Amino acid sequence: MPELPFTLDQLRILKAIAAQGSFKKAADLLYVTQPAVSLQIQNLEKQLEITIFDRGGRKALLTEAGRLLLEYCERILNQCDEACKAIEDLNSLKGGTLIIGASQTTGTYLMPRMIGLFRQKYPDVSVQLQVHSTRRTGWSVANGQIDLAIIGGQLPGDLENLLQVIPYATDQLALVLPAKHPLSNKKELLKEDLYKLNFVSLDSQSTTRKVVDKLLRDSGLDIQRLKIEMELNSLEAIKNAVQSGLGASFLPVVSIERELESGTIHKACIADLEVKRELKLITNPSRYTSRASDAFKKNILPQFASLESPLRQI
Amino acid sequence: MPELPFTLDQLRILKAIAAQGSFKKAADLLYVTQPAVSLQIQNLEKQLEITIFDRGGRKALLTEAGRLLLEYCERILNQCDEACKAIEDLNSLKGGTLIIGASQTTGTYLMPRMIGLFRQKYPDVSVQLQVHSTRRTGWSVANGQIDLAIIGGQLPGDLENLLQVIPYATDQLALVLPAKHPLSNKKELLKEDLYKLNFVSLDSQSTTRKVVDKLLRDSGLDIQRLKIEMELNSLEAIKNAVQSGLGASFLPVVSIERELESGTIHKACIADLEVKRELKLITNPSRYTSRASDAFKKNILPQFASLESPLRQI
DNA sequence: TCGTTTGAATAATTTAAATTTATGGAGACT
DNA sequence: AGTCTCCATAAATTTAAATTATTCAAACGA
Repeated sequence: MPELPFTLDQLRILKAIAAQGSFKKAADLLYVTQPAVSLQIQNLEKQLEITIFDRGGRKALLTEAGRLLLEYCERILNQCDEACKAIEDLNSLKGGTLIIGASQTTGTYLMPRMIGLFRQKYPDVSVQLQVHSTRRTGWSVANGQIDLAIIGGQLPGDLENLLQVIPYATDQLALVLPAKHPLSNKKELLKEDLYKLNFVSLDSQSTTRKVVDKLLRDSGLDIQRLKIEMELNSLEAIKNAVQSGLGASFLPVVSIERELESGTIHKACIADLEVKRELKLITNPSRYTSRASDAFKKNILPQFASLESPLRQI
Repeated sequence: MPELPFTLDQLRILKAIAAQGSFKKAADLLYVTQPAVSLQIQNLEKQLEITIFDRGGRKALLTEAGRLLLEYCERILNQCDEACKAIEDLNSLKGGTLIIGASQTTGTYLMPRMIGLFRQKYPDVSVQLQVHSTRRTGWSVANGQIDLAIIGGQLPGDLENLLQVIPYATDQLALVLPAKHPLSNKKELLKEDLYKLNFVSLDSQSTTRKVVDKLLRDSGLDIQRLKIEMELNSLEAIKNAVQSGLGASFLPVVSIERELESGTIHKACIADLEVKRELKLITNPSRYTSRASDAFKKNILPQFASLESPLRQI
C-alpha cells in the first residue's frame, strides 16, 4: 500500500494534545495510555520529517510546523464528522432520495396519496416519481435507476424472473358512460351492449388498454366489433371526452371518484364481466435496498394494499 | 481507542474503486491485492451501516449512500494532500516564518543586509525582525518567541547559561565629531581630550551606552566628568545632532559609513583606547530549531561573521 | 538545595488488524 | 454451454499498534 503520511487517529491525537497541552491528558481524553500517544506522535513526526511539539517546558507547545499541521488537522476532522452525520441522517431517513416508478394510472391517482403519506412520515427524504410505461419502468428497476415501482401490466418475460413481483392490490376498472347516456339508466348491462357503444379509449400501446382488451377478449367478446370513436393517451382527456358525451370508456375507478360523486359520469355494471387487473410491486432483489425504499415498502404500501396482498402479511 | 468510523486508507480505496469502477483495478492502482480492497470496503460498510457499492453488475456502482460518502471522501483526501504539500514546503523552506531578534544597532544597520540576502536565497520564507532591548530579546529567545537573535550587550546571568551564546562579530565603535570641530584635525586624540567635548549620547538605559560607559571606565576615564549635552534614544537622531555640531558621540562605525564617505561627520582616533564590543548570536538549544532558522545560521550569518567567530568554522 | 512529583520517552510483550495466498462462486461475453 | 472476469471468503502470515513496566528529566515545594 503506497502510504499516506498520516492517519486519522494520529490527527485526532495531535488535536487532543494541542487542546490539552499535554500528552498525558490527551491520552486520558482518548482512553488510551500515554505511550500510545507518544508513539503515534513520534511516527507522525518521522513520517512528515518535522517536529510538531516542543516537549521542553511544562506543557507541550506546538512548533510552527505543528500549528500549520493542526490547521489542516481541524479541517480534516471536521469534514470527517460531517460525513458521519450525513451518513447517520441517511440511515435514519433524514435525507436521501427515494425514486419510485409508476405507470400512468397509479402514478396519477395512487402515488400522490402514498407519497404524501410518506413525506409526512419522513419529511427529510425527497421523493421522485417517474411515470413511464410498464416496460421502461421494469428496466429502470432492473438496473437500479428506480428503487421500486408499481405496475399494472405484464412485464417482459426476461424481467419477470429477474425482479421480485409482489401482488399488491386490485385495480378495479369500470365502464363509464356519459351521465345522460341512454344506457346509464340500466342497472346492469349485457356484454352485447358494448357493441352498441362508441368508445373513447386509451391508445393501443398503453398497458391499461392492453389489459382491458385482453379481459374483454377472454370473456368472449370480439374487440374488433367495438366501435372506437377516438384514441387518446391521457386519462384526463378521456374523462373529459366521456363527460362531454363523446362516448364510453373503461377507466380505473380510482380515476373517477370525484366525477362519480358529482354525477358527471356514470359507472355501469356489466353482467358476468369484471374488469380488473392486479397491481404489482416490483423491486430488484439483487440490488441494494435503500432505507427509504424499505420504509416505503414496509410502512406506506401496506396501508393501500388489498387484503390479499402479501404486503399485508408482514 | 474510541474509534472513528473509517480510516483514510479506506477512503482512498473507496475513491479508487469509484474512479476505476472495479475492485480489482482499484487494487492494482493501489498496489495491493484484491481481497485487501474487498475487506476494507466491507469494514467500512459495516462501520457505517450502509451499502456503498452495488456489486451486482459488470462494474461496481455507487449506491446513494456511496455517492454521499464519496463527496466527503474527496474533500477529506484533498485536504490531506494540501496538508502534505504545506508541510513539504515548510521542509524545503518554501513558506514558513523566521523571527529574528536584534538590538537597535544591529537591527538597524546589520540586519537589513542579512535579511536581504536571506530573502534572496529563500524568497518564500517570510522574515520578521523584532528590535528590542538585549534583555527582552534574551527572554524572547528563551521562551521561543524568537528563533535567533544577535545582541551586543550582556545577558542577564540566568539567561547566560540557558541560551547558547556564540561570538559572532566585533562591533567597532568610534568617537565621532562634527566635521568642522576643532579637534577633528588632530590625527589622534588623547583620552583627556574627551573631557573637553560635549556629548550627545544614547540614553543611559541602552545597551550600547552601557557598553561604552563600561569600556571608558575600564580604560581609566571618569565618566562623571564627561559633559553630556543631551541624551537621545535614536542613533539617527544622534547622528543628526553630531552633524549639526551639537556635540560628539560614540557610535557604531556601521551606522556612519555613509556620513564618513560624504564627510559630514568626522571619526576620531583615541590613543590607547579601542571602543568595541562583541556581537553575539543567541539561540535556545532546548527548543525546536526551524529549518529557516537553521538556514539563516548556516548560510547567512557566516558571511557577515568575523574571522574569529565559531560560525566561520562550520 | 534537595527530595518529590509530574509528564514524556523507551523497552519488551501482548494484542489486534491488515495483507496475502489460495480458493470458491456468480454473472457476462463468445 | 464454456470460459473469463470479477468479487467474496477462508486461513495464514505479517505488520502495526496498544499495553505494562520502567527510566529519565524537568518543575515545584519545603
